[in-house]
Amino acid sequence: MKFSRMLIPTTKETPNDAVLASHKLLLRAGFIQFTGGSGLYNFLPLGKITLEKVRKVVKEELDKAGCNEVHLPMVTSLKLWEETGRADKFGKELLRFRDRHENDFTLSPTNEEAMVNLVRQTVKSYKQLPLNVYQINWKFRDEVRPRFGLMRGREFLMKDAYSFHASVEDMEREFALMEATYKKIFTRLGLEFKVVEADSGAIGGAGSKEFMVLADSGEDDIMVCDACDFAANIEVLDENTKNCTCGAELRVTKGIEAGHIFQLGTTYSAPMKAEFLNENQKLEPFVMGTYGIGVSRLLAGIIEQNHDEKGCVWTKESAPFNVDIIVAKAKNEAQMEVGLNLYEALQAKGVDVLLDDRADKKTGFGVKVKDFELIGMNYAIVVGNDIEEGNVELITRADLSKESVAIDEVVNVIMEKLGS
RNA sequence: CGGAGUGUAGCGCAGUCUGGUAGCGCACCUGGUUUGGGACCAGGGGGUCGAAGGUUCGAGUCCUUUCACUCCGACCA
Repeated sequence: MKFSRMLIPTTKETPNDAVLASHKLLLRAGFIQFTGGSGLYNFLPLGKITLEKVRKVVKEELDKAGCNEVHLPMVTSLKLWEETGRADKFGKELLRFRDRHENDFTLSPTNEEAMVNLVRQTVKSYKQLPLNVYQINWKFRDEVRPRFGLMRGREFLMKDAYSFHASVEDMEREFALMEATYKKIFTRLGLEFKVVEADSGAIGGAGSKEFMVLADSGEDDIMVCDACDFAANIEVLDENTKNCTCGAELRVTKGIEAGHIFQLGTTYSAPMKAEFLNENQKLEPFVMGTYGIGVSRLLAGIIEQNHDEKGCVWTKESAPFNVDIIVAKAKNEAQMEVGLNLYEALQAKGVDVLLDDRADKKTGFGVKVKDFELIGMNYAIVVGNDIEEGNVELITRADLSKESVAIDEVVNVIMEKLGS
């Protein structure tokens, strides 16, 4: 993409209402835009690209683990919610409305009922199990108090997966597989995180674990052990707990809940009469698990963990572009030609690259560098006066270090850095 | 849902106490000068001052009602 053709409204001023770094920076760098409705944001081009990148990582790892992607309507009939009693239990968080025939509907805040409905209509035998189906789709929760931008919006992108099994043992196997899969996803996204013991809350079920992105601004307090892997949400621990089961002292830290996996059992399948025939020709309710990842919340989490005073610092797999080619003087034909050549060469190698070709008189070199730092792409190649000596400057966003590299070598250098 | 704030140009704000022609910075448009770290000069466009009602010769400003948004708390897969 060329910067001159993209809608990237970066600003110098920080929006008054934003408190968190991720909220401020995503607004300032032009990833998202406030709509005027509480907890509702427009995703501008950069935000949309980043969201798709994170979604892709989630999808790839789930598909590798044998999950099936489907798509459910955002609108579900309230009748499904009444089958499990959650129409009442969820309360005002369900945004309800009626259609022209006076039927009740809700915007989906989660989809246990809808997915059980999908499976009970198609899966009738133990031979079809196990099955893990998921979607990555927009959810709506009429939160009491939306806040912090993408951290707690009313509309948000969530991956919700549901697994169906013939036995508790098999469900526990899948639960472990999902935990391992989530670790791969969070690791690929470059996040520092903890898997913690958690409360199952309104979803119900036996055991659950949360995936916490560690950040001082997190809304959850978690206890972690530095001696072993143990970690738990403070809400599940006895208030007197000060030491880990291994004996070491526990430390309190803050985390952003970006994923949550549950062992559900038959909490939903039993009341909804979602049953299959077992080997003994008897009907049994499916044993279920459910697994969520807040995809749009991850964008906020990545920035909470990776930013500095100049702007965002996206991780390799989350960055909207890996490389920003800054043509210092866009009206200089020789510079623009070198920039274009590098742009095409990197694209040919499959690198996501942005060419800052802006040539208007207000967009000088300083603006381009500031935008690079604010947006937080992984590397910038500055094409400037050095091309007369056959060189360009390579800037690494993470530490803002600069190095002079020969034009002929820079593509290889980038490939090496991105490969590591 | 309790508490505290804020609504004035696309964004950030002043003006409100003490009523009297709607302001500033950024952004935007035109021209010129600049050109490696968010340039400068000159000119220009853009507003039912959140909404409704009231007081007044006159309301952004005073009174009443209402709506929205933000922050703290409670709540929250």
